[in-house]
This record gives sequence, C-alpha cells and structure tokens, in this order.
Amino acid sequence: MYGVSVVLPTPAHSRLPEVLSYRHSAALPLGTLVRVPLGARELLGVVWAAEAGTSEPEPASLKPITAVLDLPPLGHAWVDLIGFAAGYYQRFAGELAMAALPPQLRDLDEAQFGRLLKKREKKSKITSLQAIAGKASQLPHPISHSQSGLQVSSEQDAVLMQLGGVDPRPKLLFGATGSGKTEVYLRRIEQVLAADEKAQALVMVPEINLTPQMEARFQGRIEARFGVGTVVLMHSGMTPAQRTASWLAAHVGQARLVLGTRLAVLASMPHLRLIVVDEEHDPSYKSQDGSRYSARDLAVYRGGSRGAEERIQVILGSATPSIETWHNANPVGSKPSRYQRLDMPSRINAAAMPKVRVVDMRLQQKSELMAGGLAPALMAAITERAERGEQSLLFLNRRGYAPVLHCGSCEWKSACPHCSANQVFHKKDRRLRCHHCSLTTAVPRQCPLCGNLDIGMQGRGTEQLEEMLVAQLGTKFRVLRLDADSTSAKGSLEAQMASVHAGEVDVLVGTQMVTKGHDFRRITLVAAVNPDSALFAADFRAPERLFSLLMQAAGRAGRDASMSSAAEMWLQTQHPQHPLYKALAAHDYPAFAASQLTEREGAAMPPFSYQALVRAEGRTQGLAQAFLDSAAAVVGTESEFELFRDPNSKNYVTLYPAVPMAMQRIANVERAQMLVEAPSRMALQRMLATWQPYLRSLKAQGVLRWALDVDPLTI
DNA sequence: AGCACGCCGACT
DNA sequence: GTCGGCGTGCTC
Repeated sequence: MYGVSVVLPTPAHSRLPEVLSYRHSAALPLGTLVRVPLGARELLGVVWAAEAGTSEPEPASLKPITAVLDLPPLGHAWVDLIGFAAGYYQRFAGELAMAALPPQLRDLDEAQFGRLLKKREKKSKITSLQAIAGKASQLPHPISHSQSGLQVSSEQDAVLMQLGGVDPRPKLLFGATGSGKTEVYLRRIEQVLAADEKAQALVMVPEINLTPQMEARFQGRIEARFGVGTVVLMHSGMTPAQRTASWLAAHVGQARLVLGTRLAVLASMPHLRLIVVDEEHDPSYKSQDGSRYSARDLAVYRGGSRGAEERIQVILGSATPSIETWHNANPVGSKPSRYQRLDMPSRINAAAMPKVRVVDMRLQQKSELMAGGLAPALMAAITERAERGEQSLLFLNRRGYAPVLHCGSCEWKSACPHCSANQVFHKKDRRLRCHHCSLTTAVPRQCPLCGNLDIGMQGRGTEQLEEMLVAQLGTKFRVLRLDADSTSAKGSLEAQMASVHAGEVDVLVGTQMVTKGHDFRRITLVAAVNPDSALFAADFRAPERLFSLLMQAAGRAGRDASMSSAAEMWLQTQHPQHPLYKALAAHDYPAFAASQLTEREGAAMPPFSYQALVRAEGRTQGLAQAFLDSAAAVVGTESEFELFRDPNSKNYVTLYPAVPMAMQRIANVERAQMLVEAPSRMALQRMLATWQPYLRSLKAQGVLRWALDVDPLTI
C-alpha cells in the first residue's frame, strides 16, 4: 500500500490544503493523471510528488485512487512549470494544472476515454505512414531551405544566423510590421524540427481567430515537410473534442508544432525546443480571469529552466515590444542585457513605412467637420484613394452611434442604472445599450428628469462614422464597418474579412479589431479618428498601448511596395505636439520606449518596481474596501510581516490605500482594489505568500469575491 | 466551488 | 405523508 500525493482543482477558499494524499496498490510516477474521490465528487488530479512510499497519515486510513488514466505521465518539466506558475501567481497547483489540461479530460468516464485513445491510435498510424511517405519524397533535398521558393532578405538571414548560435538568452525579435518576422519564425521552426526528429515547437499568437491566414501558412509549410497531422491548434474557441485531440497529440509527441493562444503555454510538450511569442506586447497574453498568468513570462520561464541539451529557445517578436521586454533586451550601464535583441528594421520588398500626417483638430472649424468627426482634408484624401482603387482604413475605438445622450436643459445623461458607465446610443436598432452589463433600453422620447424634448448626442462612434462615409461615398464605393456589433453573428467576421481581401471594400471602418494582423494589400491610407482619449489616462501603461495600437494600425498601410510610396497614416488630435505622436511620426519606437523608461524609473514604476493588486467585489463600495482594509491591517499588525515593514530594508513592501476601481460598478457590483508594490520581486513574492493564508481566512462580510493579481497590466 | 445533510412550508 | 426551499458545513 502506497501513499500518493495528488493536486486537484480544489477551490482556493475551501481551506483544503494544496496537496491531498490518497492510497494506491502501487507507487505512481510524478505527473500521472488520476481520478480520485473528494467528498461526494470524483475529480481529475495529478500525482504531485515522486513515489514517496511513506506519507504522514497511515496509507490504510486514506481513500483509494479511483482510476489511473492510461496515458504517459506528464513530464518533470511540465510539473515544474505548473509548480512555478502556481507559486508565482499565488494559486494552487491543481488550479493551474486544470487550466493546462483539456476540459473534456475532467468529465470523460473510463469507457469514453478508452474509445478516445483508440481513435487517436488509429489516426496516428495513418499519419505516421504519411510522414514516412513525405520523408521519402524529399530524399533528394533533405535539408531543403527553399520550401517556399522565396529567398530570405539579408536581414532575415542575419537574424537566423544569430538564432542558430549558442547564446542561450531569450531573443527579442524587434521588427517592423511587414519586415518578415513570420518567415523567420517558420525557418527557425523548420531548422529546429529538422535537427531532431522528435523536437517540438510552440508558436503563440494573441488571437487565433483573427489570423486564419497565419494558421494556413504555418500548417501548409510544416505539414508539407514533416507530415500531415504534425501541426495542431490550441485555443479556447475549439470544441472540447478538438481540444482534447490537440492536447493528446502534443503530449504524446505526434504534434511537432502547436499553434495557439496563451493557454497553449501550459501545454504538455515533452520534446519542446522552441517557443515563439508573436506580438509579445499584446495584453491578451495576460489572462484576466482565473489564474491570471502571463503566457509571455511563463514562456520565458520555460526557456530558462533546463540544461543546455534540452534548452528551449524563446523568441519574443514585436514591432512595439512591451516596455518591460525592451528594458530586458537592452543593456543597463555595463551589465549585459537579459535578452538578446535582434533587429529587423526594414520592410521587405523595400516597402516604406507610411508617412504620418497629424491633423491639428484645434484649427478645425466645428462647422467644417464632417458629421462623423472627420476633417475635410482627411475626407478628401479618402475619396481620392477610393477613386484610385485603393483602400482606406479608419480606426475609432468606440462602438455604436453616439457614446452618450444628454438633455439640453438639465443634467440628465444616459447613465446606466447598474454600472458607472453611460449607455451608448445604437442607431441601427434605436436603442440605448450598456457595453458593460448589456442592459438595453428604448431611447426616451423626452428627458426622464425634466421632460424636455430636446435630447442631444455627445461624441461619435463607428456607426456614425460609417453613416457619414456612406452618405459621402456610398453611391460609388463600398464602406464596411467592422466591430463587435457587426461581427456578432457566427462566421460573419470571416465573411467580411474575405470581402475586404477580395477588394470589394473601399473604406473599412472599425474599432481596434481592424488593426490586428490582417494583411490588406491595397490599403494605402490609415486614419486614427480620435486617439487622444488614451493620452492622459490614469493608467501608466496607456501610452504604451496607444503607441503600439497606432504603430500596428500604421503597419496596415502600404504593405504592397508598388503602392507604398503614397502610403499615409493620419492622426486627428488636439495635441499635435505630444511626444508620443512625434515619436510615432518618426517611426521611432526606441525613442518612445526610452522616454517611457525614464519616466517610470523616476516614479519607481515597473519595470523598476514590482506590483500586485488585490481586487474585491462587494454589494457596496464600503464593504469591498473594508475587506481590503482588514487585509492591510494584518500586514500592519502580525509579527510575520515585520520584515516587510521596515522602510530602509530591501524587503520593504508598500500597501496603498484601498480605492474604487476605474470601472467602479458593473451590474450593481461594487469593485475596489489595493495596490501592493515592492522594489524587489523576491520581497513581493515572499510577502504575498505570507499574506495568502490570512487573506483566505478573513471573514469577507458582504464581499462576493476577491482575487490577487500579480504583475497586473491595468491599474 | 460542489454537494450533502438538515430542518421547515405547499402539494399528490 | 413527500417534494423541495436554500442555510451550514465538509471535502485526503
């Protein structure tokens, strides 16, 4: 009889320990998947300690393991990754383990599981035969470098040389949009997979649904060379069966390339040798619910945690890296940088970056502005492009027709009764809609407060911009709006994208959705209609996000060299002299990043300090804040925290007062937060670990839930 | 978090 | 007499 340690998805507030003990007739290796009883339920768990023969309680008194899944155990490296992530993000290992496993595995019974494995075996036999056939057909050119028939640029070639070198540091591939980063990824993947017939690679993208062409390209290239079925997708949009199939293929090594979103960073890949994080700055790599991990940071951890022979190369790619990554990729003083920076400044085919034109909106007469809020000069430029058969892309980060309605004679605004936000006017169905709680109401005929009939609109959204463009151009040209409202029907995003690609659209209007990833060859004009709002936001990362968004938008223009001499990026702004716009006009990300880093160093903000956020949701703001206050009181009084209270110590941790969140109320739930900051990552980690048991045992009266967010992205 | 146990109101 | 309301408390 053996005692076996198991981690389970035990709820964090359940006061159960992180690791539970069960008995089994044989010792089980670390990482074995098991099914065990917990109360009246039966749960999936992972064996968490190497076969310790003796455990604290007498094995005989323990409940037995119900079933051992007939799968190779999860590897040591995977267990290490989950353990690290659980410690770093202050979660239970079982919770992170379950986030890493396909959900279906949890609720399959033994018979279903058996059938699934049989099916998989059959499929793998077929594909391995195909792989052999594929290999045979390539015999004359075993290490063919010209699969695509295209030559790489000298820049790409130089980067590939560096990637093939011995420097073990993570790489930052700093390359402009259109500089050919994807081709570099592909070539490097081909090299790594060809060097070892078992090797696996992982490519992460921010949102896979927005990049079907990327998926096709990876699948086409890799499967042509390494066999059908060697590329699998991994993201939350897949059906449960598809997810299980992909996970199994990666786990048993049949998948050589996994292409996925952030959850793929937790995939079991026993022969992983390369991780690519494309658009590494993208906020969607930080999960905002559940375990709140950063897939980019975990990728870097995965790369650093092994010996030389098993080393995993990590490539972070971006035209506008996150400030943290940029800091890591540049030497500070005489210290070498933590990451190796590889630059690819030129766009391929000598296409130029678009010329940036700043429109000073202070000089525009209100009467001259087009109804959608466009300056006449911009409207003229769009018309001119359309007449030349070129496409324009207009970017406005506001859905709906008008962001708020207001009364002409009193203070009434179309505020949402349940949220601290305004209901947005949508003209299409003539309704007011709250974008936070989805409350939809009819547009009032008269002011609900004073009865005045004069209700006006304030601000402009994509619907209004579209309407104006149709009125101006609609008889001769096609205008398409692309936002969450126009693409809510399933498959409609794909259909609309296809029509843009087919050249059926002359002017494309949309929210930031339009700035991501798409490769529209004929776009020669991109315009940011109202980018200023992010300029003075309270969040210290707002400028970084704005810069990257605008740079990415600019990158949509002029990807076709034959047209790019005329490519333009227009910015409508009240602050034409703002340094952010100056840097953007010069396409100078390094200058922008340097100024951000100077600012952050002066204010001791990340990456010069480390942060965590405790968030609480309650029935009232007072109750939410009271919870945070008593959490802070623990740190002030308990002797365990003495170490973190000395302002002269390296371990000093600052607790800021509890404050309402920027979005204070959503669906009648009040939200508050408390910032925790430390000059050292280690001090923050130790303090949070000490704090966690106290937080769990606090009686949270009137608090619906609370959560700890380590390295939060938005403050 | 589930899920059971438990102890009180309206139904066949 | 039984179905079911959700309060309380436990889960290796």
